Parts: sequence; C-alpha cells; structure tokens
Amino acid sequence: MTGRPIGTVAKATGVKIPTIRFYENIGLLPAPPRSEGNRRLYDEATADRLHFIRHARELGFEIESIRGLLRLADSPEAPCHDADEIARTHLDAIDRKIASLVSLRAEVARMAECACTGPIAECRVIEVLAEHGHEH
Amino acid sequence: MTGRPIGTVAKATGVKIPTIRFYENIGLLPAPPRSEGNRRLYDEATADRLHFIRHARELGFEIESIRGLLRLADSPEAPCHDADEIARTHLDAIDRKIASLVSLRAEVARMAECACTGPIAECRVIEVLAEHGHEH
DNA sequence: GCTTGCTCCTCTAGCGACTAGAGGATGTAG
DNA sequence: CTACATCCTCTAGTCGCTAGAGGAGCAAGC
Repeated sequence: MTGRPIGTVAKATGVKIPTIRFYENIGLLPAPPRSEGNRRLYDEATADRLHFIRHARELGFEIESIRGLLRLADSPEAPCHDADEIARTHLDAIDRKIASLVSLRAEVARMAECACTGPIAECRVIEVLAEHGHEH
Repeated sequence: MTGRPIGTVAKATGVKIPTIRFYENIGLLPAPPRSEGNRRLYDEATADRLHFIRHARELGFEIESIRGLLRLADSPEAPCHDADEIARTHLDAIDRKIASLVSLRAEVARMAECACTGPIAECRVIEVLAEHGHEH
C-alpha cells in the first residue's frame, strides 16, 4: 500500500500541511492509511478531494457548505438542484457583502477627504467618528 | 459619584453589554468607577468614547486601528495626518476586499449557471470545483 | 555505523472580535 | 417580602486556520 506523503500532497494542492491535518480532524478529508512509521500516505482520490476543498475555499465557500458539496459529489444520483442551491446561497452572501462594502467605502472615503494640514483638533476623521446621532 | 449603569449605556450606544466589558478587558475603554454594589457607572465622556468605537467598528476599522485613532483623539495637538493615514490605509484595504469579492462573484456566478435539471453527475457546480489545473 | 538535516508525528495554544452560558450578587417594584 | 430584572466574574465556544513545542522517522553522505 503506497501513496504520497503529506508534504508532496501539500505542494501539489497548495494546501498547507497543518491545514490538511486540520481538515482530517474535522472530518472533511478522510483519514488516509499510514506507513509503518505512522506517516500519512495519500492516494489520488484523497488528493483530488483536497483539490476540490481548496477550490471551494478559494471561492469563499464555508467549511459546512463544502461538507454538503462533498456529500453531493459522492452521490451522483442526487439532484443537481441541491448543489446549485448551495452555490446560489453563497452568491447571495457575496452580493450582500459587496453591497455593504461599497456603501462602507463611500462613507470612509467621505471621511478621509481631509485637508490634512491642521492638528487633530480639526481633523475630519476624528470628528466624523466622534459625531453623535449619526445612526444609520 | 453617579453615572449610568452598563445596560443603559449599551442601549444608548447600541453596543452589547458583554462587548462593552470586552472592550474594557482589552484596554480599549477605560474601566469606569463602580457603585457600592460593584456595578460599573459610566460618565458621559466614557459613553462618548464607546460611541466613537462603535462608529469606527461599523466602518470596519480593526480594534488596533481604533486604539490608534483614540490615542490621536486624545492628543489634539498631534498632526491630523496621522489619523488620515489610518483612514486611508483602511480605505485601501476596503478597495482590495471589494476587488477580490467582485472577481470572486463573477467566478461563482459562472459556476452557478446551471441547467439544474439533471443529477449531480452532470452538475456544473461540482464539476467546476473538481476540475484540476484550474490554478489562477 | 553514525551523524546531519529534513520531513513527519501529536498536542496545545493563539489569532480577531466577539458571543453564550454558568453560577452568583445586587437592585427595584409591587 | 418576594419576584424579577440587572448586574457581576469567569470560562469556553465561534471560524478557519497558524505557530510552536517536543519528539520520532528517514535518506544521504562519510
């Protein structure tokens, strides 16, 4: 029973070694067989799973969503709709995040429009933050 | 020596009670005097400071940035430039976050374009995530 | 065979910014 | 006097890792 050691898989997938072990710990990645010296030996299927996880994480999916997606990936007869819904929910979350960041940006930009020559006593940044009644 | 209890200040500022205590713990908010029964009694200056912190947090400033801003707010003779720089650094961070979220959004949206009628075996979401060599 | 240096192992603790809960004391209104 | 609300401290949990301690295994050179 052979396979690649964790370092090789880490390099191949771009996932750091402690992160791989962490995924195993939380049950996202199956525990691979070990060598005589107790080292993890990964087969291709598990490495692929790790690739899958990394892609999903890069796209900002949460661990629990990825757990769901992996379960679906494992049951090819399940309806595509289920995976699609996870993706769409995620898309909505991204949209909300972008919207709130954009309005935030406007506010911070307005705040940072500062002549920036005087002392703090006249600083717009501090002034805006100290303002009362600016509940939105 | 009077003052408002923590619950009243919490309502007035919109900061939850445990969060106020947390700010005190990490030295962001000064420890207020206590009543005979050991309860915190806040004066207006401290409540204002909490307002300041809340505004800054709402605008996404990190605790350490807020610590700096508060120090500046306390020294009105310091140059405005220092506060402005914190704000500008934050603005840059927001811009980077927005940019990365927007490109993310495009990718997830492309992924979620799914006919969504077949089984998982033909699902585009799963397919995209499982793809190899899609390093960007 | 022996040493060097790399990779690997497990385990615990830390990050940021809170939040939740236990278990108890205090304050107030009827 | 009795409810009940509010407060207190302390610990542990959240999320997704990351860092470090302290040790074992392994491959290559001498």
